Amino acid sequence: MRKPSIKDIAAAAGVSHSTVSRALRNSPLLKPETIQRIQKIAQEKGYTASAVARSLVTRRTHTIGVVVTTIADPFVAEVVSGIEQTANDHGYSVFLANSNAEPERELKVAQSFAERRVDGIIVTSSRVGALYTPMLSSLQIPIVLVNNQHPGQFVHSVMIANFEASRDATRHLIQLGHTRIAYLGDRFGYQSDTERFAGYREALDCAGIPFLPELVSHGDGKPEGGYEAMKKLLTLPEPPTAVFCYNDMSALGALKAIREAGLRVPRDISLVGFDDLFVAEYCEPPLTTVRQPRRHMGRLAAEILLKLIQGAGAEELIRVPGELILRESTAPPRSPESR
Amino acid sequence: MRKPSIKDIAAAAGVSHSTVSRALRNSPLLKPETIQRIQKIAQEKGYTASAVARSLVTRRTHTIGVVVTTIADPFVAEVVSGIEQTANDHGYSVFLANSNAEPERELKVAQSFAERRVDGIIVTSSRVGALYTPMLSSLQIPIVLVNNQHPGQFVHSVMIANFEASRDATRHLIQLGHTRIAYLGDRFGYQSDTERFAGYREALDCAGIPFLPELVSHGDGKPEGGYEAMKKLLTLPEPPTAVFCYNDMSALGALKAIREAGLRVPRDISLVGFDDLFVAEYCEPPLTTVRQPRRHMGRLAAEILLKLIQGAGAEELIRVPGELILRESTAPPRSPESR
DNA sequence: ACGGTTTCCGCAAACGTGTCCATTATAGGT
DNA sequence: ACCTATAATGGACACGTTTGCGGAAACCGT
Repeated sequence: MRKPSIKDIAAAAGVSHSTVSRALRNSPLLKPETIQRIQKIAQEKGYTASAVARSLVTRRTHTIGVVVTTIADPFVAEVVSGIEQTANDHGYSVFLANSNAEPERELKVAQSFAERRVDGIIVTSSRVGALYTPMLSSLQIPIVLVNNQHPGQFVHSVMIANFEASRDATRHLIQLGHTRIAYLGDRFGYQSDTERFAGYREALDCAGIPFLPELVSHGDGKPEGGYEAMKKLLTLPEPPTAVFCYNDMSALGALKAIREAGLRVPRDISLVGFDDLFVAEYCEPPLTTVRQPRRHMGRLAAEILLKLIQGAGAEELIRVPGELILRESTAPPRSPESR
Repeated sequence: MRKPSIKDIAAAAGVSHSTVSRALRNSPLLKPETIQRIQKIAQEKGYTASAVARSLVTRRTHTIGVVVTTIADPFVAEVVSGIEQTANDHGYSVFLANSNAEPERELKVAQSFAERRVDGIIVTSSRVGALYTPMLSSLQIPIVLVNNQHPGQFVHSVMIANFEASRDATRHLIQLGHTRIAYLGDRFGYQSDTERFAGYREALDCAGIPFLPELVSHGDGKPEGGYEAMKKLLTLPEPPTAVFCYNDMSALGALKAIREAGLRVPRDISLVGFDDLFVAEYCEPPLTTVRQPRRHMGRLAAEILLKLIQGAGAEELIRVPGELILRESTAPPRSPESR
């Protein structure tokens, strides 16, 4: 049989459905004893309000749409975890949608979110395509981006402070005595890569170390790409003594390449990653890396979005500082005097 | 200004709103040219149907609720990815909710799903508490469990074939020549642990290897616990020459403990994990492990749920076979003749 | 030309809730 | 006792859609 509606319990209580509606929302217009009585009946009948009917009249669904390239990315998953947590704390539910970076699917997602009348949208670290962005912004719905990969198309976003973090990471290598420091980047030209590369350059410049283009190699942000890129660096007549990687995934691949070349980390080559994924702590050797406060970033994004939904203003861009986590993949170069 | 409704475009087209409704659903009751005309107008006005209004009358929300302990678990994330994919392919959206295994939050989630009138629910590998299950089942909504940790409370579930998989994994160690094989389990008494342990026992029995209780140690399913459990095994007067771990996370901790003891994998001790998480491939040495087709399991769960929603019957329990992935953490024991 | 189909479309009710406005009961003041 | 201010409740409409039913127009066969 049907779930009981407000009318059913109105009949049972011998009042009008408006009264029931008010009672359930603890309206001060009602006599406290009436409220008590009605709520008790509702309880007994196992009444649960219909969010869909409510949304229809209030024009608020109390849902937010979260679109990610794939939730099976540890970075993304934790961000989403943070988002979901604060959303839930504020009575919002989240729709999760994977785009898989497929234009066709992205369209479907946008369409779906529009139809479901989500109150806001969060896009995390996705390679939002040109096709995608106008689609989303035409929805007239607040949008917040996390680690946006393309610069400046949306107003609100939270990002890691790439520049400062990678500058510090590179500086760490310099302080250890390294001068031949390579940058193992990402070839897709993301904003994060650009910024991290800039931080690397900055640290070099500050230390008066000349930048050598041959010490830059590009992977695909995944172990496979990092592996290939590292192999390239190893073929140099004078390979680097330290490598700063765009992310941990790349570093993992690099690690493999180094091992296969019969060299050891950090004895022969120091390695620094970025992200502080779970693996960083448990690979061999444990990886020195830049931690991104992923969950916190998710929370921030959700908070901003909720503010926007309330109609309040919010920060346009929040830069979250990264944290350099020192582990065992970095050490002074083997023989600094040999150069 | 407001989003255009069916009435707005009815006015623009000079027809009734019912006609518009039918036109948008390509009803055969309408003249094709009328349909064309109306759809064109709808297009121009940027009309998108309101799923919430539709749900109110059709009594179907085309949403499913997915509850997980935490999405920041690589296993869970991939299952969810599979769920989301097939759900989306069938026009369903997914609500994602983390329970964090907190009873309070679990209640909120169940409440939320009930209010939102989800058409079905999937619970993945969560430690569904006693508090939780009646709450969910009282919703009178189809439920499917993935890797259910408690036996037999719900009707429909998809699980990995723990018994067969761990029997095969253990058999692999036996075939390499090991006889002192330890089981590094999970102390929380989950069904998966019980089943995997049973598979381990079975392989031993079949090979005529006596079961030694001192070769069983329990972790917490995470690296920390695996680390401790392995240390305990290493203190034995005669440590095992091979260890079958409840999961990859535990194996990672065990690996660390073995390294710290100055031993090497697989030279001194062979190690087998379970799950085939991403790290298994990229740790040192790469881990021999049992692969769970996580995404596929998610897809299966979604398919079953959709069938149930359609009112069709569905398999009560699907057992998905695991696959033993041979990498470099297993080898023959160092000196089989020394025993 | 006429009754009977068929085709096409509008009317109205329904889904479950929120809320403005009107109405009635209660209390408060003289 | 009467008028008024206040408290408590009900009536009615709205939100945006789907859908059964009935009516009008067009078509068909004789």
